[in-house]
Amino acid sequence: MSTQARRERERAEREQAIITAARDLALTEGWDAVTTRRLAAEIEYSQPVLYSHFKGKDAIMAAVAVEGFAELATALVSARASAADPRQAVADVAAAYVAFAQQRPAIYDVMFTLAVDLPFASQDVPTDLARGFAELADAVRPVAGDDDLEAVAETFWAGLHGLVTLMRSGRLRHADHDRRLAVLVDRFSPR
Amino acid sequence: MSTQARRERERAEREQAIITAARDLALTEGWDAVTTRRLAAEIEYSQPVLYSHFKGKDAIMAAVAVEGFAELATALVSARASAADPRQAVADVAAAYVAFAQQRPAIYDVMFTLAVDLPFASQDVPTDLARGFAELADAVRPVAGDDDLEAVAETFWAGLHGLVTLMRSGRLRHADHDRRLAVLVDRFSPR
DNA sequence: CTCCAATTCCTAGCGCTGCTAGATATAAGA
DNA sequence: TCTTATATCTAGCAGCGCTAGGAATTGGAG
Repeated sequence: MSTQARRERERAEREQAIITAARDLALTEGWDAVTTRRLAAEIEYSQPVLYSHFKGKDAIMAAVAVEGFAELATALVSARASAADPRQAVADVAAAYVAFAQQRPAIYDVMFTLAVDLPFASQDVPTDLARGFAELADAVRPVAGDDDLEAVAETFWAGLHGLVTLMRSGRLRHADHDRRLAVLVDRFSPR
Repeated sequence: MSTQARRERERAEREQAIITAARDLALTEGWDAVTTRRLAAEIEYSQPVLYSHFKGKDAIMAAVAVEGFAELATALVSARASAADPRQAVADVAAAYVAFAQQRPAIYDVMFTLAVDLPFASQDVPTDLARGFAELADAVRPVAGDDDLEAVAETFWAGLHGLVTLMRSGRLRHADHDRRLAVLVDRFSPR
């Protein structure tokens, strides 16, 4: 039965097409422009087809978020790998994190601000999220000292996340971004 | 013409009723439950009346946010005022900030996550936001050193904001919250 | 006191959203 | 070739933010 195999493959391709369409639309026009009708038009199928792949629009957004976690993790891994010394590693990882958020704001939003519950119920996310988090943790390991490494890394992460989100919502001026990032990095760098 | 004065007063009362209804509804049932139809029912007027007071739903949310900024500023002022020593001041201000966000999550959301543009165009917000921010800045002043005080304070703020939002969206476990907060406070405390 | 003008307010409706029931077309197996 | 099962679409629901146009109420002038 190779026809069945073909149909399953086509179905998987269509599912990926939905995710990609949602991602592209969100990146270019923002999540408000991502409606089920536009997604359906994009993949050249009718609306209900979306619901045979995903439980609802939230699940589609969650799937985009899952891809985002993998991307972010990869970016953090390569940032730390190419750092010259431990102190530079913290700065490079921080810069890579911020760059990811600024270059793909819609993806960052769906990963950390929108779509609260869904991704964390899935299988893939904890893996890729942990993969990215491990890079942050390894970078700040030298400075952890007596404190719990996990708590230090999470706090460092929160600092990055706060800088990114506050700046993106206009609460912090763009101009002083580098200075603030330097302050944060300094607080979590070995001397 | 005291009738005109009465009508203006009644109009102002109705405007406040709209804000209060939106705030209460958001606190008890979340912002998704705050629809123009429910707000209209709450104040016992028809929908279009809302639009004679506010440009749209976003403006109503912004008005709730404005009240929130005043509340937060007051909480931070009293937290720092009652602190025993400079080191405790940082911890107390941080605790007050987090407590505000955790006790009124819907208000915090509309202040810092939703309603991107609107509040910052108004007059009141910069005042109350600056009032709250000044408390954070004064608390971390002893630790600023060579760095720009504003940048240090903004980074400290970002750390608090990051902890609050990541925890609320389920990205950080509640259990270790105190430990993370201690790490952040320690990084911004005079020794 | 009456009439007119201005203001205030509501009814009804538009275009959009996410989502779904029921009908239709297509493909597979006997 | 006929029947059954699967895949897909058409059409529609209830809700959203928002608004045009008419009805009701109020204020001032004659």
